[in-house]
Amino acid sequence: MAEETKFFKTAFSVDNVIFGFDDGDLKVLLIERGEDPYVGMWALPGDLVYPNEDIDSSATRVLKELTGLENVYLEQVKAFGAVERHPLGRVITIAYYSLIKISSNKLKTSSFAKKAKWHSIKQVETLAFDHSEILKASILLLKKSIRNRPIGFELLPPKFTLTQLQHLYEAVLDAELDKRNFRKKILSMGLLEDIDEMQEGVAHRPARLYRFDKQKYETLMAEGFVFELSDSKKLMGTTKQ
Amino acid sequence: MAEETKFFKTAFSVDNVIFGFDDGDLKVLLIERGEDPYVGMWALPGDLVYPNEDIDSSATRVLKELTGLENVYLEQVKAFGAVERHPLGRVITIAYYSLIKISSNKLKTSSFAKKAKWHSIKQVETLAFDHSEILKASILLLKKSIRNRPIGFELLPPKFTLTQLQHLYEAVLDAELDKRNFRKKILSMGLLEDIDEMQEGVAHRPARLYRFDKQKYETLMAEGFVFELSDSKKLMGTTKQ
DNA sequence: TCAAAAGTGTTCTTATTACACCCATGG
DNA sequence: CCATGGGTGTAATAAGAACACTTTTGA
Repeated sequence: MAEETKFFKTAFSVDNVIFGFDDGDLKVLLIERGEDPYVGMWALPGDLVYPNEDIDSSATRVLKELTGLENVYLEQVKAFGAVERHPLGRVITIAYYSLIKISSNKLKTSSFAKKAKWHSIKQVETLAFDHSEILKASILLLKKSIRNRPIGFELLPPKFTLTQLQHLYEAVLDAELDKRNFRKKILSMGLLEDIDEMQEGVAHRPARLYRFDKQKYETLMAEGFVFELSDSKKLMGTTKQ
Repeated sequence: MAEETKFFKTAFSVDNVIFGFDDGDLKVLLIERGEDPYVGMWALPGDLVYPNEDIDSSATRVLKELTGLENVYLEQVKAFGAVERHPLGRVITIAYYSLIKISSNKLKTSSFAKKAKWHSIKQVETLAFDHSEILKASILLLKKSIRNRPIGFELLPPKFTLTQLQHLYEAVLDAELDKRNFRKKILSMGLLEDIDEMQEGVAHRPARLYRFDKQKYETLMAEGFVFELSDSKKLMGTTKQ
């Protein structure tokens, strides 16, 4: 700690808001702090930026150290730089958010990762540092981004049903969507490939499985196609509450 | 410089993309560098962040030192932190953009400001550091923001004509808009107050003057109103090129 | 009287919304 | 045979797009 305090005079860090989707709920991966400051509280995973490391690489590294995952959707949220945001010194942090498929992920067993746990974003208590504020900003950005870019798929397994996709959107946007309108809209974009497979072992009529066609998206993009879902105030169905 | 080089081992800075609108053109305020590195090149105005200064305050200060203006629209773009972005050391910079009314602004005469000049964004050459990249990201963000928030008014004098407003949108979005559709749309939002004054001294039929009703906007916001202009791919008229 | 920009409505087309029933499976 | 979620179409409404002529002023 004494060592670190020196280092901490002025430093940059990255903090990573790692989103996952499971059990119909949007989740965020948090770490229980094992040391002061804020010992025992939950915090976003992060680290100081190494001297010879780009900030993007730093965020990628944190994610990999924690989850073992690479080639994952990762985007900068913004920098947070209030003077007193870190009690040990002047630390400006750059927040990132990433989207991962929880199912395909076993958390690593490093000491770092051992204290990690998925939290439903509905039930996150107050976090260490200014991390509550960072989380809030990240959720807002995610809500916005998911309507303008086809990133929802990053949170689902490669093969998914339309209902899974709809529930994902509902969780992120915190609103209810109309089933028929949602399907019509999303299928009309032509980005989903019906892979002619069915769900198995469910106690109801099995659903078709789809796959996101990334190549098709890139082709359409080049032609000026714009991914867009209507505003969440009036959505594609009934607004919650 | 030797002094500064020491300081520069690792530091944070802010860079401010100051937009203005004049003569039908979107402009950005740049500074000619008087010292190495990149002496003689144009750069975004910026400064190191003081040890006891929030990053937002730092951006506000840079803006004030340069233009004398306070209470101006200012928003963070994002952080730029490639390892080799600054030749003298590791400097992570936080980019901001601000919107000012050029007309109401006489640049200050500090040595800092003496080298400042408005450049049409259509004619900006390669900038110092990674500032070309920062400018590009800022313009993209501005294009997006101007469609989702009523910030265009920040670039116009308090009283303006609908044609001025339309030209502003056309300059920012880099597209042509249909006059009738634009007016219908913007007036239907109910955010413009017709102040019953007319343009004077123009060699054609004088236009009505309007004022942006900020209070009205806040009231509507609270009721769930969403400011939104349709996507620039299909806009409110004919797309350029 | 000319040039320049202001101002104004309607029709067509497309996208969004609201809404209810039958189907396939496992237990 | 029941419970569960899968799957489907249509009509009404709202929003966006296309489009041309008259008006007012100063020079």
